[in-house]
Amino acid sequence: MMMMKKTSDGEKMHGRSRTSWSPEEDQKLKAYIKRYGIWNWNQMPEASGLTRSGKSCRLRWMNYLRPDIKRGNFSHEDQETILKWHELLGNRWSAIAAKLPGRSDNEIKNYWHAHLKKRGKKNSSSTTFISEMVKTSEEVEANKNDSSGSQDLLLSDSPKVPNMDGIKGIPTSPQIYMSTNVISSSSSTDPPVEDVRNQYMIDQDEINCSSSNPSEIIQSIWELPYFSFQEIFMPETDPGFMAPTPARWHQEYSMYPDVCYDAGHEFWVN
DNA sequence: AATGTCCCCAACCGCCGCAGC
DNA sequence: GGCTGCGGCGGTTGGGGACAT
Repeated sequence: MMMMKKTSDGEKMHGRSRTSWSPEEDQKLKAYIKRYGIWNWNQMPEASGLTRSGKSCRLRWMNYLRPDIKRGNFSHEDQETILKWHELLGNRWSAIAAKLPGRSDNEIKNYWHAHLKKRGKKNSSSTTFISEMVKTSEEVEANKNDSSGSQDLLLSDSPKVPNMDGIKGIPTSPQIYMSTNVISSSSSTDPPVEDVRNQYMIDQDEINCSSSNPSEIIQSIWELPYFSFQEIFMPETDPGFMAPTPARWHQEYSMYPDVCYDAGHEFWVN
């Protein structure tokens, strides 16, 4: 078993190992994303002066640094939600995380293994929940022509609401479109947009389970809460980062006609 | 006080799907 | 259709705090 790590002079390492993120690294990453947004995880470490891999930066941001992340204990409701959705979805932690805004898949996965695993096995209350979910899914499914299974319906990666003119699956409601203008994201897979997508998909799931009226569904989507990154994309004093090149930004953001790159301020403006 | 053990959780790893070329 | 690069996901590892001996 692991012993307490000590330095050569016998002092404890104050919780910092070689691979742990230091406050300085966190600050660098946060400051960089705050200034330039998320444009390419692989190139971000070099541009921001970090010696981490892009994946590591992404993980750190997604699990720890992003402003909407919720820290601290899981509430009883959170625990029940995890238990129930785990019964239904299995180890699809990202899907379960989508049901708990502010919680990362990694955190939920850890919490499950640490606290809920045993409980989950003997949790009987979820049986009713699952029955209800499956039943509702089947009812919705019965209103559709295609024959995909209820699991597919619940976990679909593509929106099933008609007339969605969004960017790669994101509906262009005024709210969400505005947020994507602010978000400096290069593709549908970059976290900020993905967050919006996830938020959309979460509620899409819920909508699938709670309503079969298309107009109600669409109305609900437009009223979805969305996560705004505005606060972290405000310009700040230049910390000496390497900015993404305008050419690259032009290439990656030409899909957003209302957005342009302000070379003078190195920031996106409408 | 020193040593051993348990266990949480941050971080890593490898695989996969997707998009662009 | 194949290749490449990228991001996302789930499984696993190991650092280190808390507690026991």
